Amino acid sequence: MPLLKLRKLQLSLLEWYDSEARVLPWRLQAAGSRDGYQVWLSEVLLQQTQVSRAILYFQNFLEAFPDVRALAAAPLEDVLKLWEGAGYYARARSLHRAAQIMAVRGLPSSFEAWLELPGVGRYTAAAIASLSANQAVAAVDGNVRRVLARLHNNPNPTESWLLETAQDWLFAARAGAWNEALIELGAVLCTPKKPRCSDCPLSSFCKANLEQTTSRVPAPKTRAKVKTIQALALIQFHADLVFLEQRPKKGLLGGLFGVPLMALNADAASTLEELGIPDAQFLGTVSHTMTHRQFEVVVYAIQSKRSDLVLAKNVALSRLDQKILALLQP
DNA sequence: GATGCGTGGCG
DNA sequence: TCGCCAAGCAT
Repeated sequence: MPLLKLRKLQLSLLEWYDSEARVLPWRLQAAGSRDGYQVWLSEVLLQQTQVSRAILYFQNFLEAFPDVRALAAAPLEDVLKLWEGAGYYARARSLHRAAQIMAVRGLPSSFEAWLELPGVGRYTAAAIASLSANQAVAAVDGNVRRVLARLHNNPNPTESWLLETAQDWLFAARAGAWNEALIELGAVLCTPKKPRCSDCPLSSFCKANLEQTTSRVPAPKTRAKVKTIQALALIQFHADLVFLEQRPKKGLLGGLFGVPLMALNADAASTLEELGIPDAQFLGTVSHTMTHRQFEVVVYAIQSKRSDLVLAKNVALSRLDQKILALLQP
């Protein structure tokens, strides 16, 4: 694109952003000079998470942990408890580890340095460096990908094409504002379905709009099929205490505590027979859907006098475990 | 480069 | 209803 035309496009977008951008809790300071801790926290929360939900968690975290030292000093269990229900729980563990690194070394002051922290990838590092220090590095997320793909009418943008294009187009003097403006445009107007091109400040520059291909650009990604998982949950309880085991660090709900689950290959009765607890009480069934998993869980309960029972409400639990435990007290 | 990882909103 | 989607990262 000719330089003069690119300048026009940039100013059109920045003007729109300056007047129309939403006010969000992490946007109270000017883009480019924001508090690094708050930018980092918000960006991690926003990874694959909707803005409306990130807002709640952001406010709770900021209240509980006003700065990185407070977050670093907290027990991991407290961080996970505050993260409860937000999903992708590895983010919470990375957040805590990164906070401990920063409590010692201080906050990173460049894209490259942010990139070293756990849970901070290329997008997040670029977003933080540009929004907190105005570093001239392009942040490419799903919104920017969609906006750039449509502007160029490129249905299948590769990662390298996106990075080059985004960096070429970056308005360096206001890097933070520019990145946030592209993201905002993708989130508010240039949406996956039914983009509002008539309100878009870039519509006259946009090839997909001019050629009426926005519904096909970018091409939808193929997704893995949803897998159904049949499982048996066994609640071992005494009064209002239950036994919770820690799930393997790697897999589903890794590292979280939860009700013991076992794959259900045969029928529940014979499985309980094998476990030596044929008298366990049937409580009901739980259905729970994740992006690629459909859980069907039959829930049984049995009295237990083991000494390691805990109060479930004090532990960070997944939604699946919350549903399972809800059957205990109807 | 492909997978796996949660949850809730939306049409 | 149900499939798609949301400010990605780690492996």
